[in-house]
Amino acid sequence: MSDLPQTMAFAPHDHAHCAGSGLARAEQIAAERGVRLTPVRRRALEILLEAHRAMGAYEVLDRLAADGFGNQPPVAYRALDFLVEHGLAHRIRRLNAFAACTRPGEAHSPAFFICTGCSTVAEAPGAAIRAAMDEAAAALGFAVARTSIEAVGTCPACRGAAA
Amino acid sequence: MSDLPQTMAFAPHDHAHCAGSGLARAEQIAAERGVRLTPVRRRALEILLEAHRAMGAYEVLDRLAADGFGNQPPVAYRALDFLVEHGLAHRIRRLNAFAACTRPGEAHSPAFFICTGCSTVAEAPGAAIRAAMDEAAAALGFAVARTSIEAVGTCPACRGAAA
DNA sequence: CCTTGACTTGTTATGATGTAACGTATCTCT
DNA sequence: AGAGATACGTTACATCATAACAAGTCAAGG
Repeated sequence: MSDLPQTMAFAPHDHAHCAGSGLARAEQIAAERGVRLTPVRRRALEILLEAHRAMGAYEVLDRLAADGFGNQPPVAYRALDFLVEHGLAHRIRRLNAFAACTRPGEAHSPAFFICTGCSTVAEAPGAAIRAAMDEAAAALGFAVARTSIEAVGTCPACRGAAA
Repeated sequence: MSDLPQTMAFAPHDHAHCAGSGLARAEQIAAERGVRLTPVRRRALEILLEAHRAMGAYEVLDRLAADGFGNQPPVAYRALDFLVEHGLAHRIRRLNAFAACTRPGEAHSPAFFICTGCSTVAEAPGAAIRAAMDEAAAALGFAVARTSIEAVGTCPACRGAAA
């Protein structure tokens, strides 16, 4: 299987801000929805935010276990599924991995760009892409619930390096 | 894991035509590219075309084995990877499944619409969606090589049934 | 022809990813 | 405090995928 990504963006940015505001947003969203951001769930989100890259479920599990939570797969999958369901994290299917959402709360159909050179993943707003999908769906009479929009290719840095 | 799809389109169509022309196109494409459509590869494509739905690799493997080919996973994965590489089949990541391409040879970034009600999958042209993705990628300086564009939702028939 | 090198196939073995099911604990509401 | 819903931890297993190696096949040049 391919290597997991190094970061969640191609450009430098205020990483500490991501993690801090991400957790705060999560608390807020959980409260709004009347769901519980329990310790495992909260810690799973922290792990994703701190790593700031896509992580496999078993990798998250290892860290949860190290923090005293259960060490069996369902522990990680349940926490991650919760995060995905509430828009706090995304599942990146080409990588069999999960990543904290960079825009929690905002309704969005994110697009992921995965570099085959350095394994970096970027999450980009996919509103325009989603609109195009909805149009194609409408032609079929299909009602879209959720989307997986992913691309593999070469990031700016790796394009430069290859030249 | 979810059930595998029942068909590859929401609407009735000339199924025999799909299978027949699919194989013919495959021969042609293999010749053009100077690659070999060997017996296993050809049979794997036939299996996908005949089934006319997305199939797991192990399901394809079972049928290959029944026809006297090897019965170990790499046999199926190699044949399927070949088909995907040459645009004769697609991999549908949300389903961990493969399906014969409905438009072999035409350059396209197909979009897949997966019904959660009846497990049917439709392949639709994704040119407009791909264009939107390329635009988003350009903003990041990212060069797109391949895309995975998939949506889950409800097909026309299941929408009607639910009402 | 017949060798040589690239490609293809089959096999063994193992790794990686994901779930079902069940019992216990915890929370919330009344 | 009791009842029902939710969440957690565990065992066990199902499913999906690949690495590595040996043996067979093919096409092209000597």
